[in-house]
Parts: sequence; C-alpha cells; structure tokens
Amino acid sequence: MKRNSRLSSTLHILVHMAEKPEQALTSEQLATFIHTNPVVVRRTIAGLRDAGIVTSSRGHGGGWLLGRAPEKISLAEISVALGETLLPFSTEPESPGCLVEQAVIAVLDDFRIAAEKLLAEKLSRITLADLTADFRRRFDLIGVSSHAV
Amino acid sequence: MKRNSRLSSTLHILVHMAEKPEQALTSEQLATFIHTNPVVVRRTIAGLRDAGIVTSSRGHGGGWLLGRAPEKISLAEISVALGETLLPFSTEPESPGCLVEQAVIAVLDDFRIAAEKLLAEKLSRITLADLTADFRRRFDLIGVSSHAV
DNA sequence: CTTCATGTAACTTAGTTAGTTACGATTGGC
DNA sequence: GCCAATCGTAACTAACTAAGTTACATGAAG
Repeated sequence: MKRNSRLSSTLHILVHMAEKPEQALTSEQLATFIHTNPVVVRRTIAGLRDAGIVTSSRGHGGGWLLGRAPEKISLAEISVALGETLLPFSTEPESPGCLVEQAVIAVLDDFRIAAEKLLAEKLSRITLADLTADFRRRFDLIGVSSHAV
Repeated sequence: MKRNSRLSSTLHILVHMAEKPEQALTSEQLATFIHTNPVVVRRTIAGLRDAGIVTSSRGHGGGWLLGRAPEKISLAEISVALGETLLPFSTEPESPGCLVEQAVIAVLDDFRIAAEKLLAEKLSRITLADLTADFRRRFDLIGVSSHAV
C-alpha cells in the first residue's frame, strides 16, 4: 500500500466486500487485495466502522461486512471516515498580526471552503454501487474472475 | 515555514514584492517574512522564475522582482509553478490486471480530472492584485505598517 | 578586486505514515 | 471448558518526504 492511496485502497477493499455481501472477509483476506498486512487494514478502515459503513465481528467466522447497501455509501462519506483532506494546502497563520498574511489566508480560505464544498458534493454523488457496476461491466467484457497480482 | 504551506508562504512573499514594485528584495529579506532561510526561499520560488512570474538578479542591488503586473499573475499559475498538486490522492495502479482496481481507478480518475479542472478554473480567476487589494483594505482599516512577528 | 547577491549541490534533521510485532479480548466450535 | 480464529490496539521500526543548513561556485556593481 503506497502513500496517498488510502482512498483507492479502501475502495478496492469495499468493492470486494460488496461482491461478497453474505461472506465476512477477514483483515487477512482484505490485506492481500491491497498487498499489505492485516493490522494496516484494521487501522485504515477502523474509521469506516465508526461511521457505520462497515461492521466487524471477532472470533470464528468473524471479519468485515458492509454496514449498508452499496447504493447508500458515498465516496464523500468514505473520504471523511478515512480522515482524508480533500485539499493539500494549509492556511494556518505563522505570523499572527501580519496584515499581508491575513490577506493571503483570507483569500485562500475563501477558496478552500468553496472548493471543499464543491468536491464534497461531487464525491457524494458517487456511490460504492457505481464502482461495483463499473467492475461488473469490466468483468462481463473480459471474463476474468481471479484477483491478479 | 511549515509543511504544506508553500502556496501561502509564496503568496505572502509575492504580496510583499508587489508592494515594493521598484525595489528588488533579497532572498534574505523574503526569508524573514516567512520565518525561514534564504536558500529555502530561492529553492521554493525557483519555479516561479522559470515561469516568468518573478525575475532575479545577482550581485550588488540584486534580488527579486515581479515579472509582470500583479493583475496578470493568477494563483493557478503560481500553484503550477510551485509544482503543487491540487488534490492529495493518487490513482496509480498497484495490482495491474485486477479488474476491481481498474474500476476504482477509472472512477477516481474521472473525478480527479474533473475536480482539477474546476479548481484550476477557480484559481485562475484569483490574481495577485486581488491579494494586494485585500491587504490594502486591511492596512487602511487598521493602519499598521510594520511586519509583525 | 572586493562585496553582495543568486544558483545549486550535498548533507542533516524532523515529521509522517506504512509496516511489524506482540498481546489482550471476544467469539464459535468441539 | 478449552482451543483456535479473529479483531483491537499499543508500541516499536523503517522508509520516505520536505524543510533546514552548510558550502561554494557564479555573476554583477561599484
């Protein structure tokens, strides 16, 4: 699992879970999908459990299941649950009292707030169901079921 | 200079330069504005010079000047010249051949491309002149000229 | 020809995050 | 009741990134 790929890795995992809605998948299994180890998976998607996007159960036959239907899970929610920021730059003051900095931060903050709202809206219109539909289209076209390396 | 503040730090510097259009400012002077050292400043804004946003000259009386009028310098250009990415997540394949990953990346890439276009458009409508105007408004209101710590 | 400035390479330091190890807690099967 | 499977989580390590620093070569002005 590379850096900055938490969103795509998590989506990868969730699509696999959506494809096996009856079967709890273990962290171990999920980890193999994204080439990492079980602890990283648990840590990464812990926030999704808190948000009700997935559920986990311990012991024999335990593992992870979607918390609700894929149509009801938006990328916006997933992104928030992962604790991801939508924009990479900060606007925190470093020279309190400097009017130049205040002007820069004011303009940048206006932009940031508007931009985050826009992006969140766009992401809220994409659901996990859209991803599984895209996957199934590809699957029907190519007809390969195995998870490639 | 904190992490992820390259854009705001650079804007801070540029507004100061715009306020002294006749006077070349040294890396040393620019560095004090953003509490860092001259080498970091040169390295950070080297890309702006390549983009024609600023010019630099060496030797006695040398330093940095804006390359053109503040009205002609957009935040979009500055962001590109800094080599900043507008969105923080990657969509690089880690499991080539996996159809699930392909579906995830396809959807995410569509989003990323549309989002970057939107953000770039928004940023291209904000110019350095907007920032200096905001600064002057604050300055006129409060009437403090010194650069605070 | 000395001084002031940038340009840049090389190294150091600090911070972040993935990866790993370890172990406790919980669950189900026998 | 006991054992094995599984998650939850803390603590540590390793790898990577970016800022900070040092050093020195280059070039311009007087």
